[in-house]
Amino acid sequence: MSDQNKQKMQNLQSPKGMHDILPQEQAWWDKVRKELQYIADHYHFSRIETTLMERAEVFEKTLGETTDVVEKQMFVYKSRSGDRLALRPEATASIVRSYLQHGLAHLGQPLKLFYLGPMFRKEQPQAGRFRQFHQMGFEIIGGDDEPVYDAQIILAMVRLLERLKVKQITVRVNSIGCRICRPNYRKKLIEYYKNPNFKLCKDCRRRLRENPLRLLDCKNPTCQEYKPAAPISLDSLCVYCNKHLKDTLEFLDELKIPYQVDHQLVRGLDYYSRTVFEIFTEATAADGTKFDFALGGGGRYDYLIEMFGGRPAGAVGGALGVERVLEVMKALKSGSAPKEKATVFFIHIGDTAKKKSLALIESLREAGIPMQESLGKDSLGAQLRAANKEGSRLALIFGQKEAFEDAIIIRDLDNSVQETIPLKKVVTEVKKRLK
RNA sequence: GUGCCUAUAGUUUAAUGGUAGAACUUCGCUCUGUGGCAGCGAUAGCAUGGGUUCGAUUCCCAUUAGGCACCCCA
Repeated sequence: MSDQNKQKMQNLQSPKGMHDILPQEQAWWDKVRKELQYIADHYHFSRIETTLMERAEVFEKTLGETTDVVEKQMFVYKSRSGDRLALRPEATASIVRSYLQHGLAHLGQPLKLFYLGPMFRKEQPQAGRFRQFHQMGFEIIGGDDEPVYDAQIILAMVRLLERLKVKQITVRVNSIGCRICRPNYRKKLIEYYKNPNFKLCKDCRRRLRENPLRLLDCKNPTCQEYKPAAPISLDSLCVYCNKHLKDTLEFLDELKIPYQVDHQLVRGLDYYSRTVFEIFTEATAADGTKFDFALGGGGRYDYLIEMFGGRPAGAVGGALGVERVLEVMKALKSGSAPKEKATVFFIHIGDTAKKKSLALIESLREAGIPMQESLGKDSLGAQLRAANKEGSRLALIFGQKEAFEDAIIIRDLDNSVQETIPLKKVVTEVKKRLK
């Protein structure tokens, strides 16, 4: 490779933290897409696909101006006319924007939606974390703030993971209260942590000002010492929020979904209220790997629609990180990549047969049979080798003699048994054998 | 954004201050009338830029990318 070409290749590398999904990977993704569609069909969620970019304000106003996601993780692009467009860091804000823009409330309330698509966050890549990654999620928008919807979202996500053979799923649930009781809790936390005897780390001193709920997340050993005695959200909840959480949990009990109430679970985005949850797996891979990232999370966002200027309405949703789920699936060697489709490999021998081959293959395809061929190779051995490599189940062998007799050889590649059949019967015979 | 580690064919890797050897893969041949095996052969590599040196893939620096952790999050 010339030096010039080397430089070209360097420029051609995919951006940091962004990865191609190569052909070898697609079987896994197909599996995920298939099971997502299955859940959507059976739980009656409709697919929505929103734009990859939004006006930056869509996220800034809803996720919270001081959240990390907005403050430093968004890819923002300034157009010449001065518009600021952001690659979406998550889907919920976009979906609510679309819901209001198109008046989707008319489709019925509440509206159950699902999606799968790429999201973008400018962070340092790490285990299970990328700059371009995929989320798949469910939203129930509009209607009342019924706890049964919270349970339905969690149910759909758990069932999806189960169908993907992710084992030992557990859900951590908490309520962060509503706009009435959350400020109380904030105040209590601040009072508690303002204790002059506490030696808080630098980050926590910042959190105290900007996002007190996050104080509970700190992993610094000194800060952790203060955590057990910290006020818990449950004690600050108003009567309504308390009942909401209790009702939600009761639905989970009835569904026998394993959960833990974690009163110190908080979430990073401003639009959440009441229910918040995260989904983990406690499974251990064959090599002993533990998965200590959340596979997904979500919560209720009853104020988000108002933030956009819509009429107040309840809403709840959740999302799973596709790459994280895939990592677990692969590590557990579970739900192995779906088998390749049974394929029929066409083999020609000799020029006369070859001339007729392409049209013959085409007629088979038209009859609904997925065909593979290697017409560029003339050696019979090479073609059989190719068929073997592709894992084809049947070979159709078409040579000089067969072309002359309007016949074709059908060969079972698993047991090497073959027979010659009239060309007319090839479609029915192939279909019969593929069953 | 911060810290630590890493970078040799498509992949996994070996060796070396005098420009690299293998395995797997790919392709071809043995093998236009029967594949999986085998044999033979071919293609393909020192991330980029700079420095030290007679000479750098090797030593040093920077950049880029990857890994891990923090931050945060799916």
